[in-house]
Amino acid sequence: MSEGVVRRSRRAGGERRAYVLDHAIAVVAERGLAATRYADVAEASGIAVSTLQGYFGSREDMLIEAFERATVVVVDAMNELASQCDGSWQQLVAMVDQGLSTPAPTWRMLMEFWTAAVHDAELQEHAAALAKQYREPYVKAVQLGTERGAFSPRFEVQVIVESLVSSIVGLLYPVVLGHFAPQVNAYREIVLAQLAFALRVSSEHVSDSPSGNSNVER
Amino acid sequence: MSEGVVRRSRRAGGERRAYVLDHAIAVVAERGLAATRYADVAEASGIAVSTLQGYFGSREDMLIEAFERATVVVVDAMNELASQCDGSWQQLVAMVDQGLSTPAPTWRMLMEFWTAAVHDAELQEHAAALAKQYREPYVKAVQLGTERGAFSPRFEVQVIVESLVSSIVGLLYPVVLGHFAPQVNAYREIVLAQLAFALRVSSEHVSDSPSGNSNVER
Amino acid sequence: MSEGVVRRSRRAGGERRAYVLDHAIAVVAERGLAATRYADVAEASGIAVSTLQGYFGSREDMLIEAFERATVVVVDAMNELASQCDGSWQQLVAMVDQGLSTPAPTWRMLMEFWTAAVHDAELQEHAAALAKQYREPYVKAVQLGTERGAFSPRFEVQVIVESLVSSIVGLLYPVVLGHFAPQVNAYREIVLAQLAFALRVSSEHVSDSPSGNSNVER
Amino acid sequence: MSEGVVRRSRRAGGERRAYVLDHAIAVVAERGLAATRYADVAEASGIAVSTLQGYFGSREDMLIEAFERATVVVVDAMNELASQCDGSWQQLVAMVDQGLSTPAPTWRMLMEFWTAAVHDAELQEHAAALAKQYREPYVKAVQLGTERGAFSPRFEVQVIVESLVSSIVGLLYPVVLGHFAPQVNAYREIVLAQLAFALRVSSEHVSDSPSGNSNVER
DNA sequence: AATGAATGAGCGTTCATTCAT
DNA sequence: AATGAATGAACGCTCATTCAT
Repeated sequence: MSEGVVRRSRRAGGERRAYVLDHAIAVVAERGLAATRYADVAEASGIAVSTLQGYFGSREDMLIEAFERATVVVVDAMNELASQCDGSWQQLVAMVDQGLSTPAPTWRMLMEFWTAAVHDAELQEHAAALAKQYREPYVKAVQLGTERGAFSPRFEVQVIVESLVSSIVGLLYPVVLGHFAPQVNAYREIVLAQLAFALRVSSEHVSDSPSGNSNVER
Repeated sequence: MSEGVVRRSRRAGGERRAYVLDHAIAVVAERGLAATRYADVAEASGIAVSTLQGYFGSREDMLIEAFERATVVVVDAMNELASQCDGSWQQLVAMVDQGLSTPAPTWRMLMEFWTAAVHDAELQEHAAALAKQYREPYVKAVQLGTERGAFSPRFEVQVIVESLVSSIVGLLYPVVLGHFAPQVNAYREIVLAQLAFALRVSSEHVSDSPSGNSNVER
Repeated sequence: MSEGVVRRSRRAGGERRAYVLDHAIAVVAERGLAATRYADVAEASGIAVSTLQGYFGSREDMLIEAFERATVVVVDAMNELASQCDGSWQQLVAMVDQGLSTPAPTWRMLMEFWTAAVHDAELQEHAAALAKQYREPYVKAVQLGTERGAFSPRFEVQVIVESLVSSIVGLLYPVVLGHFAPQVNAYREIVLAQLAFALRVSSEHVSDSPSGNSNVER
Repeated sequence: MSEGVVRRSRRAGGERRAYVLDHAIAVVAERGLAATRYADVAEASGIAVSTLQGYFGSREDMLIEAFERATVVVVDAMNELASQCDGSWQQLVAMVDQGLSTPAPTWRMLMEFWTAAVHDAELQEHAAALAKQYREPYVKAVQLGTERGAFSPRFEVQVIVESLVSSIVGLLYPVVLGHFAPQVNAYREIVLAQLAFALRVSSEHVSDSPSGNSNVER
């Protein structure tokens, strides 16, 4: 009753809202963010354009919400691993493995939004928030492991984590553009070696990773 | 998919053509590829919209040509380093340094085109060609160094180079989105350590890099 | 052109109907007729859009009914004065005073509907009916006064009344547009002088109006 | 060269511009201002919608310019009469005659814009400017006549002029709504009588108007 | 060769209306 | 009876492109 004229409830739609967003995510991954029109999402979801308008208020808001939904998955998965945080080398390895196995559609979605964020202040804030959330579990794991004596970092924690994340995200373009995709296993070894070097992992804490001790054996 | 029937001479414009392209590159870096209109390039270059169309035929062709011009610069710089190829660790360090010091506008340009390439077959070909050209000097340097006994690679050359390039390109989003930009020096150490590990650099060949021998001294 | 097939009961809503109409009138005066949407009336009245449609059937019918309600007020007030009709100069003065003191919101309402009526046959009928009803008390007063010997009209009654009403309505735009609003008193004198001239008011019937005799004294 | 992107030359179109505006004026008089779409003016003038956009920048600007063009005619005609200003009663009579013979399409145009102006600040400014320009010749004529001894005004000049203009504009709705249109001659007499009263016209200056001296003879 | 003028295709958005509850 | 949800029609506007000079 007496809602402002232009103001639509940001939560209209209920279940259909989530349904629509999943389709929006797929469309963005397929066509690119800039090329994603209401008509595309409407066609993909079978819901009228004006209904989408009613749900989200504007195209941009719809896309931002699709972005949020898409990234929540990534962050949640990371937090799940972090919840069992014990600061061990194995945990970090698991986190890296998860990052390296990010599916191509997720990479495409992230790529679209990061690229758009460069020219859009609101998206940039979202991107910054995502970056922080994504890195937090890494930071915690490194800090805990350091306190427990498993790691003797050569650099600031932030730098180590950033370099690790960059190495993971560095896979984005090879993956989405179809270059060199299959050799992820070898890439994994190198990334872990880089991490082990930066953390100066104590040898007694390294067990499962062939590359993990490879930098010690030398 | 190019080469439309009515395609104008691809060389119309002469000197002004290059002049326009440089402005087009700047506009794309500033506004994003999708948001770059004829009117923007016309305003930036001071040349009428219909003249631009006379030069390039269509907006898409103009942007593709701008992309070509922009990437040529990157590849040329890399080839210059490669021309004095001696397969030494120092050379690789110089190449990495050059990659890590890629200016933000260049990153933005590359980001725009890689992102667009995901949804455009023609751009994808260009991207693949660029990837190959960019990696070639690295491959040569590693191969030559290996032949000369400076390196004893733990992995296939291609994997090593790819991981190196990924680590460099992984800086793209932190740089263009303004996260964590300043600590490039520490990042450099880590990247070089990773490379030294992968190449198993002989200690007698390492001289100028503090990080270069840091992975040996252990 | 009204009375569509599916027309809902024109009396749905009961008391709330009148309540809504008053809000509709206010909204039209505020925003203009063309800019008045269901959503505006819904917001102003606190009643859902679809309920309004249940009451009135369509936006146009709602606005027409609001117009009817708004004009009834004007006509009723005029009839009240006319009910004590004694054909005296004083009565005409009172009617003129009432016309000149029409509040701005009423002028705005009338203006909106008259303007709309120019392009809408149904509204035009309403406007014609209103015009007739509004002028009737004037006509009666003039006729009665003439019969009783108070006036010796120089022109047809209809012409005199029309000129009088035009002089009153001529204030509409100065009032609603905010030009020259305050000097209504002087304007009143001039209008009354014009009327006295047209009616050739007998001097013995003129008493209370300073302007009434001012045209005699000369 | 290098015009701002959204900025179009407000003077594009040349002759066609005036041609379009005349059609726009006709459409507004026919359909009403709020109901006048680009498509209507395009159809009436035979010029594409996007061309109109190019000329005027926006629908609102097109309508405002049409308004200006329509009112210039009225003001110019008034100024022409005023240019031979001699402060005589005959001149004022001529000005009133011109006002009373305003053609219905002009009244419709004015009505549309005045009504719209009530809810639009920019139009309101235009309306205020028009009001001032339109009244100026009347003011000058009255002042000159007063100085020359032809008039001995009973009220402030501004009040007299306003009441005169109001009486003229009071004809608007009867004319555009088709009420009582034909009896303009009788109406003219009454208006002139009102004016003669307000100005206390010296009898020796009155010649052509039967109503002019009729208010003296009583 | 270079440009201004004209235009059509396409998109986001508004809003009255229909439908189901 | 009252309402929220869904939707199609319509409009203003942007922009790449075509045409004539």
